[in-house]
Amino acid sequence: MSAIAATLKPRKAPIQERSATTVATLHAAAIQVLIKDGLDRCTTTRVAERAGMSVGSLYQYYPNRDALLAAVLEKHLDAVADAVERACHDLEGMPLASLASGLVIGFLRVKLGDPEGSKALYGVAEGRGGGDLAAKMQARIVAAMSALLASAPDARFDDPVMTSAVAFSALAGPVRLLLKGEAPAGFQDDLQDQLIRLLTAYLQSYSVGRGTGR
Amino acid sequence: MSAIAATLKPRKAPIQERSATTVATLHAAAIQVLIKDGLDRCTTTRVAERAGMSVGSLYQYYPNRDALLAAVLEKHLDAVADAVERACHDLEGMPLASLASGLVIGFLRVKLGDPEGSKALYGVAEGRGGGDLAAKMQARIVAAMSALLASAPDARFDDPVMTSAVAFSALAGPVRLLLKGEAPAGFQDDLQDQLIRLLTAYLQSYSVGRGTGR
DNA sequence: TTCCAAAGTGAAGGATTCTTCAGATATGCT
DNA sequence: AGCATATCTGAAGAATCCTTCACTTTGGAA
Repeated sequence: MSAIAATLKPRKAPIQERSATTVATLHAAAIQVLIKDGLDRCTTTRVAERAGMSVGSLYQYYPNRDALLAAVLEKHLDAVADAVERACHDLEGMPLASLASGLVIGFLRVKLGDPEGSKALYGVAEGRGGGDLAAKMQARIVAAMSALLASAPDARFDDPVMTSAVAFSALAGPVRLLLKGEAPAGFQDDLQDQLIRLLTAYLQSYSVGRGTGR
Repeated sequence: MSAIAATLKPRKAPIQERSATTVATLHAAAIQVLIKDGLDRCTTTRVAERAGMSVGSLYQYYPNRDALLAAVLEKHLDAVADAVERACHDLEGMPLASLASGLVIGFLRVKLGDPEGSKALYGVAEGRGGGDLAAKMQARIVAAMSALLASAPDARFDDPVMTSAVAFSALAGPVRLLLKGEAPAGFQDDLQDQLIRLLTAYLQSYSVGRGTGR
């Protein structure tokens, strides 16, 4: 837990129901402002205004702007990690090709479900503790994928953690490209097929009966 | 050219030699501040101070802070694009396996040459026109790689642009992971081998004599 | 050596943003 | 109804930061 972690944690937990609503509204507003005005202009006042409340309410739950943004980011990253973990669970024991397509489909669904929100959060993940949260998500996903790979009946991975980390980040790259709008025309149309092909090919290089690949 | 592009361009070009030095010093200082203090605290005054000059000098060449950061980022992205283009040129006509390792090695060399600088610039690439610059670099690289793939003797790519975009961003993902320090222990040691394996497998899925793979 | 343009200086105005806190309201229990 | 507590409000102080510009210094051509 880094030194700044303490100052990034929520200030107090909602007790009554209306405060839970307030926090939820705050999160939604933060994302909306992030999308419409960008990270720089995602100010504490603007978020409160968008949420239809006063700044004071915001500071009742978060000690500062970054804590709010961190909370929003964490929620998103947790959703992603949950989705991948679930996919890993469902794919247990299946052959490589199935793992690849299942993972890609699951990942794309959760990431492309709210494209604008996903895009807006990339910026948040850059600074102020976003790295720690991203690392945490990474760790969860790598752990789940490692276990999955180890259970594959038709392959043997000498370093499942390494393979998982490379595999997942290799999927994340193109998705980021798409979300950020830096991709060529028609990128989205074939993305899923291409990622499945990519992951399948990578994983199958570890197929039994194909040598260690080295 | 977006609306803000004009305000992000340098203000005036260096004429005398000492001004060229000033600009170079400014760039170096910006990167140092970026590394040591982070994007938020990479302020116009701090950069000038680090560069050993007054703020006024900075504003002589850049209309605002973002223009300076954009210039620094652009230089880095151009270097990356140059490196990949050069690699593509040198690999012309070679078999798939050679292309894969050549591209990976070239990309890693330029990106990992100055790890701290590369890392610091990720944040800059997020906001203020960084996307446009990244897109430009992407376009250059995809163009070069597409031509290279089309020239491969042992494969037939039905959509070289798509394949190149996926391939490059798939390499960029793990590299970002490493640079951001969110990777598992020992990640760096095997990264090159793993990326070569990844890219080779992906490209070879288009090998002649292996079907179109759809 | 003389002189003009290039380059550099840095204090200060203008504009935001963050965050606090004393007071006003709302809620739910007795 | 009455009370204790949970929430909410929003003006204002404190802290930065951005950017300008009138002035000084340096470079080099005539």
